[in-house]
This record gives sequence, structure tokens and C-alpha cells, in this order.
Amino acid sequence: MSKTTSDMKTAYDPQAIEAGWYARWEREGLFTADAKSTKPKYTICLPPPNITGELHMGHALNHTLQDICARYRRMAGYEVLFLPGTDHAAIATQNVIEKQLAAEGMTKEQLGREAFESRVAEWYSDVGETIVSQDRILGASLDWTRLRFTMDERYVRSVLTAFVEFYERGWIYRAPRIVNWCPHDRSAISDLEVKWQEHHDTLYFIRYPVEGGGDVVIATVRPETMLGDTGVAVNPNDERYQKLVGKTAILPLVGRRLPIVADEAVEMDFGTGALKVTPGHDPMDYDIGQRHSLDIVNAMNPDGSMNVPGLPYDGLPGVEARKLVVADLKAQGLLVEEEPYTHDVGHCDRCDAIIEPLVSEQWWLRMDKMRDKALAASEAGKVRWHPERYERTYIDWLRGLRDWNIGRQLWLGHRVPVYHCPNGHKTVSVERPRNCGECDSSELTQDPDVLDTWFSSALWPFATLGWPDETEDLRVFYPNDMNSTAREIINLWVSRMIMTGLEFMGEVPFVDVAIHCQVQAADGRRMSKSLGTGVDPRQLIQRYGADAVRAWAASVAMSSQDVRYDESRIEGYRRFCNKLWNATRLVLASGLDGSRAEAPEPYSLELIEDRWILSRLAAARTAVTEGIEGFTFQDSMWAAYAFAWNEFCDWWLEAAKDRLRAHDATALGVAAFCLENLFRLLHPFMPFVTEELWSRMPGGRDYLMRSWWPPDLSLYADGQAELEFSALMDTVEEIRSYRKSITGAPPKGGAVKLELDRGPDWERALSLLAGVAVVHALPPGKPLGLADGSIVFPAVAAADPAVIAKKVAELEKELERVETKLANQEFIAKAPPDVIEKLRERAADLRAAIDRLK
RNA sequence: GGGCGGCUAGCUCAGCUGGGAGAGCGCCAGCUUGACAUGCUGGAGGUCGGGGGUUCGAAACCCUCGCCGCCCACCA
Repeated sequence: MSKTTSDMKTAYDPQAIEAGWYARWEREGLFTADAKSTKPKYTICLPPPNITGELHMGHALNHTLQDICARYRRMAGYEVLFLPGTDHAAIATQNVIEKQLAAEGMTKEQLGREAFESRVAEWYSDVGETIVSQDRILGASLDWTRLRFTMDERYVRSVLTAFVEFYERGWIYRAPRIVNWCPHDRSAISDLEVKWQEHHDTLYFIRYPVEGGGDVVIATVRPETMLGDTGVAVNPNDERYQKLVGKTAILPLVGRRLPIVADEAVEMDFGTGALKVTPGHDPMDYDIGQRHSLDIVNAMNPDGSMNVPGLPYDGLPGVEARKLVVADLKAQGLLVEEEPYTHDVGHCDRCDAIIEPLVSEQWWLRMDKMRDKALAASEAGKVRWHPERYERTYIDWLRGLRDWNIGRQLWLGHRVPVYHCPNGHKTVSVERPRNCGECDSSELTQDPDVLDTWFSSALWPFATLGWPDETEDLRVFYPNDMNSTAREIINLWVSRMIMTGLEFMGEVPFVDVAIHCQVQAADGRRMSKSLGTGVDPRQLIQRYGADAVRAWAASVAMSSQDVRYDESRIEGYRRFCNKLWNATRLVLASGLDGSRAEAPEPYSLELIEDRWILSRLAAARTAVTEGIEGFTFQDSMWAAYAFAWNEFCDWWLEAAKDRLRAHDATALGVAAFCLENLFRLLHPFMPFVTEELWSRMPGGRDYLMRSWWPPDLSLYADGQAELEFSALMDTVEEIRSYRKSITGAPPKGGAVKLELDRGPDWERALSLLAGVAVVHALPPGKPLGLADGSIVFPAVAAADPAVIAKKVAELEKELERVETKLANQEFIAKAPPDVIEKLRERAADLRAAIDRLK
């Protein structure tokens, strides 16, 4: 499929070039993993995007990283499974649909459950398609034959099986506890789904009379919750209140008798040091209540309104109740003081409603055993984190882990596979049972709760491969090799995959965890659709090409800090594509053909530039490979970029142009060898342009994507050539600099006399690159000093004294610095000899250069 | 309240185990040189957040302060 250069435009056009390749790769089956392959396997299960909308920059970044790993491993000889999928994201999706309905002036209750579900199904299908198409234009080499969705029948079976297995181990139980209640979603949510926002509220000081005389003043920001008070607590060490402990306070407005207890949790220096205890509506109070056997009063309805029958506040929304309570207290003279107070208030991560802690009967999953296994696995080094520091984030969270509230009271999600009979028995089963397991009743109703969406995500690395069935995929492709995510879901997701993987599969679900950075908007704000700071990856791809977007992603993703979005960097990589395009065009136009594309013999090369560029290629190959394997993709990208542009194009092509025009076989061979290897090295990062250029190289060619990764090239490493060429570059740059700074110096021409005999090849290259003649005797004129000789420009009788003076001054300044250092006895005594030697040489060079100029 | 990350050229960022401050973009000047003006060449621009310390030598290591960001946390 070799093509000619005649149809290569002078400018690279990503739109035109990228269009066809994805379909061709897919048609060839290059994305499809073969479970029967004898190659070593490499597995990545793409973190399933929430099916709540199209993919954003974070996804583009993350999917690119994984695709780099997948493509690299394929080339390196692995059988790669890169499995795609999407997550139903119960609570998030429900909110998206609810918002749409609200915009249409409707609620899901008005719509009805059935219509709501079909609306969701439609949404899933639309968004699913969008997501798939986005991954395609990005070039993600996903195995679409294995596309999964967390609501697929098979996946649902995995989820229910996990529930049943946990239940049978006795780890799932139902109990009333204080939970984070979202009044909007009318569901409990987990601690991790609560986000905290700063609020400016009022701290109210309220007097509670004490039986037998006296009173106690408490402070609260939520006076309405006092209606659910069942105690008052003080710190046992608080001398002010010692006398009160054991007495009883009377709850204003309600009249309830409140035991006054002593508890360490009470901070003496907050407020008055006395705390109203509301076990039904505050997590800390709940714990205090447990310790002192206080009653629990549930003073709130699921919609957040007050549940205080018999009181005037009954049924009022919280805010209204608060106003009324405060007014009543004031009227009775029990409101002692009000002061402004700033604190954090929990909001629902998905709908932003203020979370009301309340006691509710929920499904819980015991985490202690799984936590211990996960900790042990970490200790044994079974999971490697990149960057390493995130391991601590994860371990610290694990250590403080409490039981997981897995039940949700939502319309969307996996229904809890528990069936209740009229006699109060529970039957737990993956398949819907016909009869109650205990009393044989056939009147079974399924538990109304659904599971936390993260419960199903936790099973992703093996449920996607067929678990609980012992499928071939599961046997071959588990464990996965890497998982790549944003740090915000380390605890929500990564930790739970590790725990369930160990529990059900007996092995950690992946070896490497890569945590990529966050992309912020250009102004440093969070990228988000609602803020209007989001950037659509599809638009970027349209403007700059997928390759440019991917190269940018690779160059920022594993940065130690979050990066601000900077479009000029993406544009820079589009120019890089153009550079590759044109460098290839040049080589191809020089008459490269199949017979001339042999790999050069390592020891047969004569010319300095050839030896040098191949040595650089060998170094680039090592750096790119190490970058991918070490999850520092920016190092790979940088190494490939610098090799391609700053070494191959800027120097080698310039030095070899004449030989290429003359169809010199060696030059063509070196050019082809460099380009081919460069295409291989860049392919994981920039698959489209490399595949296209590869296809234009001579010879019958299979897909680059299916080709092999360059083996170690250190046979070409040539330290001597690097030294010599480096001296050559310095001299060329000196000469160019003179040309620009000396009036009358011509753009080409001039005679150089070298002090060292560098040999004819070096001299030829110098002559070519610097546009000078290398001579043994300088023509008349004022010689200008070079580090390695002198130059005389024609028509420049005398160099501009100002320029010379400036140059001398610069050199003298540096010489002074070096000499000061060398004069330092301590430096001479303690610095390593090679450092001293280098400095002495530098001093000598500087002195010589100054002499030549004077 | 704990923990983590960041503060380097006008902007966005590299600088690994301490030995002559870098890139891309932008800016200035010069190039329609037969791959590329999406280019080439030269150049200007930096008290490496502040202050201490360790060291012959610190952008890098230690301490401290200051901002910015994130994660975790049951002080009403």
C-alpha cells in the first residue's frame, strides 16, 4: 500500500488523514483481543464513564493514557484487551433526567415510573452512542466486541451474585443508623457522596431550664432540630458543669425531660461548652446517644419537613420551622444570644440539596474483613501507585473505613435481590424466587431499595469478563494490568475494586494504578459545564486533530500538579504533526525506495551526522520506552519530540540534504531507519499521523499498529560521535550568532580555520551547516574567535568593536566566576575530581576564546 | 483539624538521585534558502514565593513563614 509523495500536500491536514484509519484498524480486527493467543496478556478495563453526558477533557486525557499503554503493549508483543463500557450512574443519571423533566415543567412522579424508565432507556442509548463515537475519533483502540454496560443483563447478574455472596457471608445486614439523607432524592447517600460547602449562618444560644432550679445554655446552628433533642451533654472535665451531670433539663417548646450526661466528645471551648444532643439528626450526637442510651427521636420526614406531631411546627419545611422556633424562643425569653457563624454544610454531590442527617433503616455492608485484606495486599506490594504518594491517600482512608451503606431509595439502579413475604421472612436470591425460603409463601415482594452505583462499579475488573461464570476471558484476562483514574475517585472506586477483587477473585484486580492530574480551565477554575468553563474535546480534535490532543494529554497527564488548559500547547503538537509530515515528504521525495530501506549496519557508518543521529535515536528509544513503562508519559513525549524536531529535522536532515538529493544509499537508509523507528515510538501517542506516514514508506507494509516496538538500539549508541557532533553544533551556532550580530557579515560565506584536526567529515558537515569554507590559512581580515578556531568574514574588514566588546565582557564575567571557584581551597579539597577537572578545562577554553577576540 | 501538591522567563509548564537556569507559546530582529512561513535563523527576558540552615557548592536537601489548590475529618 505504498503511496507516492505527489498526493502529499505541503501542509498536514488532520481532518483528511485521520478520517479513514480508525475504520480500517477496526475492520482488520486490530482492536479485538484473542483469548486463545499464546502471547502474554495485557488487560485494561476502561473506567466506565457515567452515562450522564458526553465525554469531557478529563475523559479525553484518561482514555488517551490508557490507549497509549494498550497500543504500546500490543506493539511490544502482548495480547491486549482494552475493554470499553459505560456506567448507569444511578443517582447521577436520575438527576440528569429529573432536571430535563423540570425544564419541561414535570416531575418524575407525574411522569410515572414506567414512562420514566423508558425515558432513561432512551437516554442511555443516545448518550452511549455519543460516548462510543467520541472514543473512536480520539483513536482509542477499544475492543468494541466486548462493550459492557453496568445495566446489561449479564452485568446485573454479577452485581446480584456479589450481593448474595456477601449476604451469605453474613456481611450484609439491615439496621437503623444515622445516614446522610438527601431530601431531594429522598435517599440515603454515602459519606463519600457528600460535598461540603461553606455557609454563613447564625449560632443561636438557647437556655434550657434544669429541673430543681437553674439552667444550661447550649449553642446550635440548627435550632429546629432541638425538637428532636433527647439529652444535654457536657465534657466530664468541665468544672463549670460538674454539678449538672446526672440532672435533667427540660426541653423548651416541647417539655421533654433531657438527661444531662458527661461525654468526652464535647468540646469545652466551643459555644458554652454544653451541647444539645439530637441523636436522630446529628452524627456526633448519635454516637453520644448510643454511649448514654439516649432515646432517638425522628423529627424529620423524608422530604426534609418537620415530623413533630402535636407541635405547631409539624409539617413545616426546615427553614420555616427554624424561623418559628427562634421566634417562639425569643418570645419566651429563652434565646440568650445570636452570633454570626461560618461553617461547612454537607450537600448532595449530585443534586446539591442540603444533606439532613437522620436515622434510617438501611442495607449495610461490613467492610472490616475486606479492608484488612486490602491493607495486607498493599503491604505485600501487590498494587503499585503512580505517582506513589497516592498510596497513602488510599491507605489512610482504608484504615478509617466504616461499614458501607449500600442501599439507595432511588428509581434507578440495581434492585436489592431480597424478597419479603407477608410473614416477615427474607429470601435472598439472584433469580427471583417463586416462594419464600422459610414459609413457602408465594406472595413475595422485592425490596424497594436499589444499590449504590459504586457497588456495581466495584466489580468492574471481573464482572466485565464474565464473573461469576468461569469464562475464558475471566481466566485469561484477570487480573487487569492497569487502572487509570482521577484522584477524586480513589476511595469511591479504586479502593472498592481492590477489595472486591481480593474477595471474589482472590487477587488484586490490577497491578498498576495511574492517577492523572486534573485539567483546569485557563483561568484556574474547575472545568465544568455548569460554570461554562468546559471544553469539548470534539471541537479540539476538529481544530487540531486527535493526534495533537493526545500528544498534549500525554505531555500533561502525569504532572505532579493540576494543569491549566492552554490551547497553544495543543496547537504546538499540531505543528509537530506537520513537521513529521514534511520531514517524511522530504525523505520520500529524495527517491527512497524499498531496496534502500535496509537498517544501517551499526559499525559501518562513517559520517559523523549518521553516527550521531542513530546514537540519538537509540537514546530516544530508551527514553520513550521508560516513560511509558514508568507512567511518566510526558518524558516519552518530550524525548520523541526533541529527537524528531531538534535533532533529526534541525540537524540531521540539514546536514544530509545534499546526500539525499543525490540519492545517496547510506543517507536514504539512515533516513528511513530513523523515520520508521520514530513512527513506531510515536504511534501510541499519535496513532493517526504515524500510521499514515508509515503507509507511505516504501515496501509492502502491514499496519504500523500491528507492527513491533523498536528493540533496544544501543548497538547504535556512540558516545564519541555525540561528543564530536555536539562540538560541531556549538561551532555552527557561534558562527550563526556572529552573522546576526556583526554588521556586514553575509548570510553565507566566510573562512574558518580550526585549531584541532577534526577530520574531513566533521569539516564537511561544518561547511554545509554553517555555510563556511574550512581553510588552513585565513584570508586577510579581522579573525573572530570561535571555541574551536577562528573565522574571517569576507567584506568585514573589522568586526564591530561593540559586538566584540560585549562578547569579551560576557566571557570575562564567566571566567571570573570560574576562577573564583577554582581559587576556593575548600572547593579544591572537597569537590569530586571530575567536577574540578571540568571547571579547569572550562577556564582554559574561556581564556583562549578571550585571547582570540583581543 | 489532619494530610498532600504547587509557587521557576509575560503565559502554560519541564528541571530525576545537589556541580555551568530550560521548552512551547508570546515578544523583538532577519530570512518568499527547492520538506515545512503550521517554517528557518539570531535575540531579549528569570533576586527559581520570602527568610533561615546544611554543604566547597542548593531551583533541587532540612526548618520556617506566606499565598494557591486538592483530599480526608462526627466541633454543635
